[in-house]
Amino acid sequence: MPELPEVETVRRGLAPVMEGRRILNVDARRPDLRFPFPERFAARLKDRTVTSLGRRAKYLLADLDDGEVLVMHLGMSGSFRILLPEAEVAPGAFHHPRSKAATHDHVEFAFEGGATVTYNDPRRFGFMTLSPRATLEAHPLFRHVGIEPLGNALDGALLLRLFGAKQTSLKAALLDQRLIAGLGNIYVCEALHRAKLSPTRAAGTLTIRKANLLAEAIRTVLEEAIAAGGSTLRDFAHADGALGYFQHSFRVYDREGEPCPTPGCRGVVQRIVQTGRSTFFCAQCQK
DNA sequence: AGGATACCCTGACCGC
DNA sequence: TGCGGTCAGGGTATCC
Repeated sequence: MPELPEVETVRRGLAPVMEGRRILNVDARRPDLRFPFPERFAARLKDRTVTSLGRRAKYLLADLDDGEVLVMHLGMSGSFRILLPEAEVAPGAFHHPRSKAATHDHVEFAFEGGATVTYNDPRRFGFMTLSPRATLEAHPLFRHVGIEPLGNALDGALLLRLFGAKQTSLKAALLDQRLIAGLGNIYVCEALHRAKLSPTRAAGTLTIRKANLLAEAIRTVLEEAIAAGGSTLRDFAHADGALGYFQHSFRVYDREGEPCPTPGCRGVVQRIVQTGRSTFFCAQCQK
């Protein structure tokens, strides 16, 4: 489900409920998600105040007032939903669509003031852990994480440097979180189409001109997706239950057989498999 | 180095 | 209605 724009959308939804609020109780309803919860998980969170809710790559980072960080990854199917205290006074009046899957509600955070934040994850590829903020960058999860694509650092020159003389495909290089962090299968396909670059082209063959176009395409597709509240495939919803709508703006992703949307292009979107994942592109205009 | 594959897990969808 | 196969937004390990 979540690539960078979806995680950022979730962060923006959760921040008003979590920031500055004390955690009254944490209920982890199973011993693990993808990995076991850390030692004394609930006890270490209880009575802590979330000082800020941030994001690094596809990770949510809740900084706590004791110097620890609650690190959360949504995997493929993780989501949060918020229950505000007002909703509780009218039981039955409002049923969040996702509440049907209550069997996959794995963690519940109760906050001072009455708000509840529930983590739901059918496939359990997500995970949560705790790490001291001071050593977060050295944590195995973050040690090799690459640059933020929306930071000021990303431009054509940096792409050329990251890609070097790599013979691996542009698709694989852009999915490599050690180089650029936060892109996933959808937005890589979309950025390559916008930059008119073939996903099969060797990453090390970019000219500075094409690299600049690609950097710009990455930036704009992510910014547009965030502005649209992310993409809703299957069941992605914001923490407040709203749906993202960027999926309507996909130019190639999941559009096999449709005409290429590039003005004047007579090509057809095709699907191939690269490193085990579907790639959608137009061989006519992406070179 | 990097590609292909398997795996973690559940659910949706499709053809029969 | 049921059943089996396939696929899914992520990430890691292992083998060639």
